[in-house]
Amino acid sequence: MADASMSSMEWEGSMTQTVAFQLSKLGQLSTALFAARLAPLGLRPRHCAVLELLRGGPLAQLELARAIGVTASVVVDMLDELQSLNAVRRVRDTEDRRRQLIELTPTGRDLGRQAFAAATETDAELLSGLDPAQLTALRSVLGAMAAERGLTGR
Amino acid sequence: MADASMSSMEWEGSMTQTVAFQLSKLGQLSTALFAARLAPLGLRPRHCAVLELLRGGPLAQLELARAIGVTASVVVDMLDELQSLNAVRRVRDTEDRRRQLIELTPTGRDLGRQAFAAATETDAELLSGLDPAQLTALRSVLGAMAAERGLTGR
DNA sequence: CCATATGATTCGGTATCCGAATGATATGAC
DNA sequence: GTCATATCATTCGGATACCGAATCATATGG
Repeated sequence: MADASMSSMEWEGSMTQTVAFQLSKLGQLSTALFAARLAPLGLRPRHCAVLELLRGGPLAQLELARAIGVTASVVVDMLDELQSLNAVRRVRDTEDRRRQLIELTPTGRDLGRQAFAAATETDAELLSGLDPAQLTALRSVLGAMAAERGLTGR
Repeated sequence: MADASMSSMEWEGSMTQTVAFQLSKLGQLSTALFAARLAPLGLRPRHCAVLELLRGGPLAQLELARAIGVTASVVVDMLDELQSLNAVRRVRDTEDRRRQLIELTPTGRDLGRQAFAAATETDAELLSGLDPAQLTALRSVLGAMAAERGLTGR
């Protein structure tokens, strides 16, 4: 019942054992591993949320920004990059000529599929040391935390 | 037994549901929340691993770099910052005058304690929506993943 | 028709990391 | 001892990812 780890002394707690710290570090690791697998496609992790969101149909840039949780200027950069890969097109909204409707090209749709494969491979790499029970628990908890905060993007 | 989520069609999977993706995003969130709580102390997340490692006694800069998992030049930057806070001292190693032994000052020790408090608060914020079972599972899995890769630092 | 709001863009700034080049010191071959 | 080589810290330039303020075009409502 008693946890044996803190035996007797009032010892300063370990920061590296906090969830905040480990989540930061593992997030950084995940990003790096994912980026490495995306690199051959010319993609970077931040592009993936865009590719995924656009599967459902065209969106304006501000809609993308809000969905992903970044500012409008970041979206401009990402779309410039995706456009240079021919993954997306900007189309003026005829009903409101200020808006650009962003639509996925067939190339973009294909890149999305390959990116998903890369994500799956990264998962395998990241989770190789876990037993099935841990894996289930992790997925469930991360899903809960992400959903709770509406983290679609990045 | 059969997973109901992929019913009939060959539908492109969801990248935002992969562990790699969610871990990236949640790691980013953790870092931001932790940074916000550290800001009043003049610290940033990356300083914390240094403060913690030095609790055990002085270390050379390359030893810090290896323990934390960053390059030597990053350590130089972090130590410049910590030094300007009077949190650490650089002391030439008399046995090898190329080395700088980094030692924690009383101020640094105190900042470490306050940083730990900030990390604990961040955990509370981050984990508020989880039930005890999920919390236990998360800690166990993150601990396993972090330990497996020797992630001390940030 | 004009004031104001909104969408996209540009520009400059911040934070974090890396790798290559540099200078000081140590070490080992001879 | 001396010289080549290795190692430690540092500096410098570059990459990535983000933000916020300013700008321009277009809409909208009085």
